[in-house]
Amino acid sequence: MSPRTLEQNQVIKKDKRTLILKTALKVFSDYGFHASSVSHIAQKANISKGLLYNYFENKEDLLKTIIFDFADPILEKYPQENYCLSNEDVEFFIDKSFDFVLEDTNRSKLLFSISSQPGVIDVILEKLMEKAMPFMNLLTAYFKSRNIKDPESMMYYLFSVIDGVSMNIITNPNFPTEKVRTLTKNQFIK
Amino acid sequence: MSPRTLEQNQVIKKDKRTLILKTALKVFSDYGFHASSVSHIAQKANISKGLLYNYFENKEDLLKTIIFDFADPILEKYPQENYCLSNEDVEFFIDKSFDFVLEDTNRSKLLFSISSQPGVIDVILEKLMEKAMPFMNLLTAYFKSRNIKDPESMMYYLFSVIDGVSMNIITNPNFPTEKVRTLTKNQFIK
Amino acid sequence: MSPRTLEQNQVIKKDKRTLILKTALKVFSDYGFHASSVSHIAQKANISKGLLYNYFENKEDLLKTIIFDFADPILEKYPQENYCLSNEDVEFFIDKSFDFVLEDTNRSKLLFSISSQPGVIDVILEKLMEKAMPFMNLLTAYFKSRNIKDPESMMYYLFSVIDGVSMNIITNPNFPTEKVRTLTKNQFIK
Amino acid sequence: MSPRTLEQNQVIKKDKRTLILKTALKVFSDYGFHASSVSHIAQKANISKGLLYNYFENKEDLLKTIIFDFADPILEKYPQENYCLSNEDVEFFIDKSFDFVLEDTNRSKLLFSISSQPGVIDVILEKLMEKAMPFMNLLTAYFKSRNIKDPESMMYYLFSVIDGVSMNIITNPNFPTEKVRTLTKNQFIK
DNA sequence: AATGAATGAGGTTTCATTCAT
DNA sequence: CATGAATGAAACCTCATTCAT
Repeated sequence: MSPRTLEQNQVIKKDKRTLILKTALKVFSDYGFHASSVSHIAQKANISKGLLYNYFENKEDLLKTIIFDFADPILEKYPQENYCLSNEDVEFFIDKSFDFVLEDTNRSKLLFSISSQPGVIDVILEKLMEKAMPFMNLLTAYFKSRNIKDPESMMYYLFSVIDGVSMNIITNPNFPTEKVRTLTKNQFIK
Repeated sequence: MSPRTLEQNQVIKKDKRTLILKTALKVFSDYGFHASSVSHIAQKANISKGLLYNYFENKEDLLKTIIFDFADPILEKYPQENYCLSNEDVEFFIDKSFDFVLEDTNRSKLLFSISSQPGVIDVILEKLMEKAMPFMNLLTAYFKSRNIKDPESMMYYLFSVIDGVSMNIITNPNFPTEKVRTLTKNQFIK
Repeated sequence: MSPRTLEQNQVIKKDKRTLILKTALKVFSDYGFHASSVSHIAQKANISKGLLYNYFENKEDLLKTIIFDFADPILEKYPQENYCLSNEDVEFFIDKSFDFVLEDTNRSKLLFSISSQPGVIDVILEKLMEKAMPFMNLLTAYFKSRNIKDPESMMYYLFSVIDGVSMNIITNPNFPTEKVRTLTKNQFIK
Repeated sequence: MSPRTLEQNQVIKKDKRTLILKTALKVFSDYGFHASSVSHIAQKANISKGLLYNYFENKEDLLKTIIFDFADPILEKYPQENYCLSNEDVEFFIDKSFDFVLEDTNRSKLLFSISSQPGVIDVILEKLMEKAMPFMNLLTAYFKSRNIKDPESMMYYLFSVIDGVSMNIITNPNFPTEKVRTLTKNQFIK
């Protein structure tokens, strides 16, 4: 009956917050942002609607937090330093991209569904772009170093391939992910 | 004083129907299906909500009609006959895919946003899949005839590339579409 | 191609009017007043909605007309003259009441459903009441002449029986109408 | 600062639920099911439309609940056991029927208006019928035991009388209910 | 006399959000 | 920190009614 200590409360807070985020991510990715109701999320998380609003301003705030909180690790996969990429770096990037989708299908789904639903969260995409930009240059340089004729287009092509493959992994349970991973590496590395 | 002739009415009906479909396509692709309200569509089309319901059973019917009415031409791009694809056929397919996105960006956007918004209209995707299936087999056969080691994976890879490229064309106004088109052809043909 | 003569037009008018009334009666009695749409009626009558509004001011007017147009014959079944009813008169009244329901089930249904749906058309019921009143007095006098203890209550009782039987005839297809008709006569006629 | 206790909430919920049911019953019986809007009910109950949907799935659910929640007591009035009805039993049944209408005029009205409004909620009527059926057999047996010539018809006749009387009690404020009650008993008992 | 495209008010229902407790 | 009853704006949809032809 004694009041909780500050630390206890902070622990509770952090746990609840994480619980809500995880639950919301699952629900959003299962039903899409618009079709997911706050009630549904609260119910699945076994908390009250009111509590959810203690942690997040509103439904959109919840979405943004999910994406940014989780987005950081994605962004980390891009090496930002200013040096010439090795074949291993590029292979690592491709692997990371495949693995992210495989390991974090829900977040991937959510990202895809949001990126095609404009208006709502352009900010998010901008930020991702911003982070990706330096790496795009590195990749272009990589292709240039390999004497590819139009290195920038090749870089865009690689990004497209990764996007398309990601989409198909998410969408199609029978997609031959590992074989396509090899094909991708064969095409773009060395 | 006399009622409109049948023809007059048919003309009116066809025009209105087209107007509604075009407007809805625009609105859906701009805001996504769920975020688009019937009121909004009616307003943009300068008609009353009620009239929209004279032409379409409900919002979902409108969406289905947009996709299928307009989808038939897409589906036609897949040659369904049972013969071995030539290089020209494959080139034609790649070109068609690129051109569809370029010429019909709105519908492409809509298709992407729907395919990532689960639950809503799985029927639609199923039907599209069904149509695409025979062509997937033809493509696999094509790669086999060229002695590609794993022709089926290569086919999936090609589809992924087209998906990814389409997405990027839609999303990124600076995407070097034509150069990537060439890259794609170089990679997959002959 | 010559214009219709006045008479031709009047014939058309009368026919159409009757057609509409008959159709509306059927639809109203099948689905209830509120659940019947003007479109539905027009469709069943094979005419346009607009034409219906040439003949009747609005949906309620249509209902009123149906009831009054058709109500007159009902009202006629009550002898209004001021004399002492014979057994035959009462038998005739009972028979008329049964027959009306049997022969004109639709109208009966409509009357019942309306009389339990207040507000709409109290006028109608008032008018029916007004017409029935003198006859109620005659019936009371009849029972009095037969030395029934409480003749007025008996009169009300008879009306209740007729109402209840009518309801059951309408509602229950297995109702033993003819047997109940006999029971009724046995009970109320000397 | 602490949330309401479970009990507090249960009390609130029960009270609100009852309030809504009572209000809806009044409105339905005053205007009929179709003519009663959810808005109207919410307004009369001094709550928001939304709240009503916290308690009931939809308008029809509300109606069903009113009838069944309240209907159970009605159905209980039919002794279901398998024995021969005594005069007292039948008298009890007649009394109960009269009393129900007198004490629960609104629900009676509603039942009548629904039973004459086809299509809407046949389920309800079916269920009521189902419950009444065994008792109908008991009544038939009762009349048979009294050597009535056509006991089944007499049973139907009794039901008709009760229906008709109920209707008149509801409809006509000057109806001599008690006198008719006596007449009914005199006719059917002993 | 006749049509049916068009309107718009109003109905049912959903759901993000608030707030008393 | 936590609850969930309550709100109300806005969504989808229906339908009586009008009106140009």
